Amino acid sequence: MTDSPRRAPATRVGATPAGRRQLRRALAAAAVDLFAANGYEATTVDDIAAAAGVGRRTFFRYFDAKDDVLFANHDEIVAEMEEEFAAADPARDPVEVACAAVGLVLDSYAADLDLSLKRFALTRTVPSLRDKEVATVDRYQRVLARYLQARYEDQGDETASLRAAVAAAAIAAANNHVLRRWLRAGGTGDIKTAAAEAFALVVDAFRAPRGDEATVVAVLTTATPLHEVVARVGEALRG
Amino acid sequence: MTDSPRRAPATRVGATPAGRRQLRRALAAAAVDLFAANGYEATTVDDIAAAAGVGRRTFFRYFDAKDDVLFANHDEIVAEMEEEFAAADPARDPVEVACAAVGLVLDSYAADLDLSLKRFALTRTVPSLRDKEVATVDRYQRVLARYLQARYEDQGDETASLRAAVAAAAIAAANNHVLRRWLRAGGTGDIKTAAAEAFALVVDAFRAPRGDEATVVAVLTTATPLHEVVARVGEALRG
DNA sequence: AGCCTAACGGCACTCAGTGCCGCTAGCAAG
DNA sequence: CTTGCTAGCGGCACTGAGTGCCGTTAGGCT
Repeated sequence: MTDSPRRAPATRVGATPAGRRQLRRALAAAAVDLFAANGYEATTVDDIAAAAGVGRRTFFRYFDAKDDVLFANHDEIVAEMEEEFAAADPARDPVEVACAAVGLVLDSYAADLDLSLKRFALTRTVPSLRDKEVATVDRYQRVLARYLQARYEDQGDETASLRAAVAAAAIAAANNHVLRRWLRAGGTGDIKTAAAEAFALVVDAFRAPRGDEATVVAVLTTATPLHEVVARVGEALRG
Repeated sequence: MTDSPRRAPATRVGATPAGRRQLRRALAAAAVDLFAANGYEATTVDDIAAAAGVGRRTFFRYFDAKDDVLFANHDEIVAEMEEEFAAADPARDPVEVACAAVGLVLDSYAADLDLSLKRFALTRTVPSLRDKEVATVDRYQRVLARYLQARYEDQGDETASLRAAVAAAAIAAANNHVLRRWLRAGGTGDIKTAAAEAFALVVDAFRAPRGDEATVVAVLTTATPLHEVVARVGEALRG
């Protein structure tokens, strides 16, 4: 270590909204690198701030807590999900819409694989970070549940609240399962197809009743390909 | 405030295992009362320890963290669930067994209603405690998933891991939904019946495939009479 | 009585998180 | 160019959670 000046920016980077996002990303990147290199607990907020060339106090202007820096993009994902729901065709099956919305989470993980893998390694090792991730998942699970409840209530479902909560939990669980499997494999393989198969299981289980009193029974072997399953169920629903 | 001696126990309460449990309960009770009276953040660990007549350092010998004191009995519940699974009849439907096991959570909430209501009020208002509760739920959800996965693998299910995770999430969500509704009503009403109804929805959705190679997917309205369901399913199975 | 162990209390320390204040870069109006 | 004005930053000081260490003491055992 030479005596470091470490005061980089000639122009104030956080002065403009674009600069704010830039510094936010820089802080997050610095934090992840330090966590991966030295461990989470061993890395202090001072270290992160110094690595990003800012003061410790500034870090807390960009993140409420040390562990928030690992889930920096989560708020944006939730916002995108809300938009997706607002723009969704009301005629579509609510569970399918919800599954499509959580696909945004998959996209965001795939968009920054390096971050995703490092974060995955951390959440598996550090208990407090695992809890934080669980809480993060719970947040968008609640968004799912709120959407589903509204749709079920539109359909006159008496148990809309319960069904929505259960379906949202199932969707989130399926999503997490696919995500973890994919991350364990180092981010290789077709995550979209895997997700579609997992969601099919949930969709089949929680498809909302069509019309008022329709009863649909479909019989399938386990070997039935997915598209066949969907086709058969849809066929049965119509007939 | 008079000059308080506040050193109560003539006999060392924590010296014996029975005494340890006693002090643990005393600390938890003191903490909950203080949280309810003054708020969670406003209550320091010093306050809790002083109220229980012990030193601050002792508190951390009984609980790893301040928020752990609110979920003191959680470990015991998880242990009971594991026992329940170990003793369960393998012939029973795994999802039903799992639902019965989470019933233990309901029991523990009903067993100490005062604690449950105060904790509920806290988890609704304090974000960090809500996250802590979510993490707590996730822990027994994992226990459920592990049991279900083993049972599904016994049945030769290829997607045992996924199905187990999804079913566990659904069961936990149903349980939480019933629990929260009950707590919101102040702990009045028949929680067991409500839970049974909620679990019925999950069991219907995730019933394991009967027989060897037949998978039956049924989508039904809640209003469908049972004999009709049976007839339709049998009909579908035959042809 | 004398030891041995387990639990407690207190002290000191690190670090997360917060409030406060002074500073400065940039912008706008004169 | 100068004079405010504002937004963001750095630093300081403080609280409180959580931890390591050590001296002390109660209770059991021989």
